[in-house]
Amino acid sequence: MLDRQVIDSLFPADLPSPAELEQQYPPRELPEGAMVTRLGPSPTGSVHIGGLYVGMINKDLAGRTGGHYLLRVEDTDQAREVEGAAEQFTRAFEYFGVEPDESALAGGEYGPYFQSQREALYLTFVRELLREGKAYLCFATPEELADIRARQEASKAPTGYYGRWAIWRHASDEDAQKALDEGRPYVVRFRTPEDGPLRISFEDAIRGKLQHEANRNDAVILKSSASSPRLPTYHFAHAVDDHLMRVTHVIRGEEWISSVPLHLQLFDALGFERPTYAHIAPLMKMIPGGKRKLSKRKDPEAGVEFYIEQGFPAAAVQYYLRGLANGRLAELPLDEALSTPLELDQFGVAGPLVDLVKLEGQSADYISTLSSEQVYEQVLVWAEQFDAELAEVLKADKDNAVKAIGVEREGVDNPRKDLRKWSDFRPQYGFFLSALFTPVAGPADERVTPLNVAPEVVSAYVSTLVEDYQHLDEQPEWFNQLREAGAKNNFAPSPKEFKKNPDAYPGSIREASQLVRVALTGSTRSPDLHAVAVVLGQDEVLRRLRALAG
RNA sequence: GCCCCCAUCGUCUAGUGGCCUAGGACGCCGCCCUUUCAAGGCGGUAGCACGGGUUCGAAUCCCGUUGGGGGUACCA
Repeated sequence: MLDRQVIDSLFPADLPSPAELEQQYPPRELPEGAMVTRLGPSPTGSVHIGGLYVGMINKDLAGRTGGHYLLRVEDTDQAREVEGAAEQFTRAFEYFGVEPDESALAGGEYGPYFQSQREALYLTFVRELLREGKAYLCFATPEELADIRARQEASKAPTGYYGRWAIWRHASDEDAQKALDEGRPYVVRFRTPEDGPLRISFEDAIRGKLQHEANRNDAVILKSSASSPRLPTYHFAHAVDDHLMRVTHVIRGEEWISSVPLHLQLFDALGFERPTYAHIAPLMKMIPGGKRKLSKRKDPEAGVEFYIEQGFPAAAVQYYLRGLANGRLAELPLDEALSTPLELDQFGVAGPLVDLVKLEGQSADYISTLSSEQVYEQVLVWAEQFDAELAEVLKADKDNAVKAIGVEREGVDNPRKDLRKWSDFRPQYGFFLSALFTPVAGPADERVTPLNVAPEVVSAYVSTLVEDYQHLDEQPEWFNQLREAGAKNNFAPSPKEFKKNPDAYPGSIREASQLVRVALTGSTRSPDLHAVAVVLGQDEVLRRLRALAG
């Protein structure tokens, strides 16, 4: 083992001691049973929906137990870091209502909340392990490591830095000193306990008892001395940070299960109390013939931006995600589902599929419970970011927009569910706003021709209708005008009549109504025609009808 | 290669040895209502991955196989 002086000379002289850190970050004073949880996103790109999922879970558990949920940016891999990613996290988490209680932005007593700013903390404990002989310097070059790996693969031995392959684990002080004198860069490796068990078992709060082969790899805990700042690997940062931040529950993705044996060794070597672990099943995607993990590279719906750009309300996404976490919540009404606490032992262990059809359905249900005014406000917020033209129109014509949204929404038992997300507004409701609507260009318009009514009949029918058009308040009377105009132009009074004798009529009241619908809305699908006409107003109704007459 | 996690209708799931002829929700399909769509009403489709055990009895426990996912980095 290297002399203490040699070891200390590798570190800044003003490093705090572990005892000082213990004092600086004392155990939290929280109610009994309070969970302190965290999310550790790494700023290597946009937030993955899985990150939001795990964050939501962490926040929920902490919040309802009177604990704290903190966000710690895990930026120890500076090579992969993406500019502005951390800011993007903040916006995304804010949108979905999973703001942390503690973070660089929100503040907190247990920071800093960027790992890149915690260098001194890590170095303190690295130095401590070195002094105790629980870690050592490793001067192996990338080439040597690659060579070791190649030989292990060739001989079918498990790959890794262990046993006889761990050349610097057993190196003499003289050799280490010599390498140091030569100025060779080094990493610090954890010295795996020699007398540990071959297998270990631990308790996972979701999965129960888990068994695993013990770790025997001398993992790197501090990255190359050639870089600055000197940053730890994830594993070491996890131990130091979650201890110092007094995290009680480490709730993270399933991909970390294999690392738990190492993490446990690290906590033990550092003399830290072990946290409770809970490993969440990964979100999957349906592909032909099976499912696979949602991939940020391949799947647009893997990134949270997708949901923001499409305009899914945060509450709907929360609702959906909570349903994936605890399946029973998916059958509860939204309000109840959002306020029912998540329970770790009710989490599914198999990776659920992200089903956009279901999300859209739940989202439509949610939006249908909103008032016209609320929908208007939220569509506007969305449009201001993603559809500038729509935003302008909405602001210029607010009264009409709100009235339009209110059609078959206000004062009815079953509000329409035609808005699944804010980006649906333009295709579903755009026709209400004259600025967004292009009247049909006569009977030959491509929106009209699929109705299969002869152009001259179309013109004649619409002309009849326009002639004595009355902008009546009562739906039945108003609709009667369409019937009467139809009768005058030989349309069958009912689809059944028409079906019985198709050659006798140009169509039925159904086709006649559809002509009016297309004229007024540009589409064969719309809310109740009379309600549409009322919002449009007499002048606009006539203008659009005349456009169809050609 | 080695290690680990997982496996009930298309999806989310209920199910912890007899209450299971496997229940619900969503989706899908059909019908009804109807001027379209939505909504609503009614009905329907569809599942314990496979093979061995254990047991009087297995979706449920054990072993194996298959399949999917993950780990095996100075990525997180």
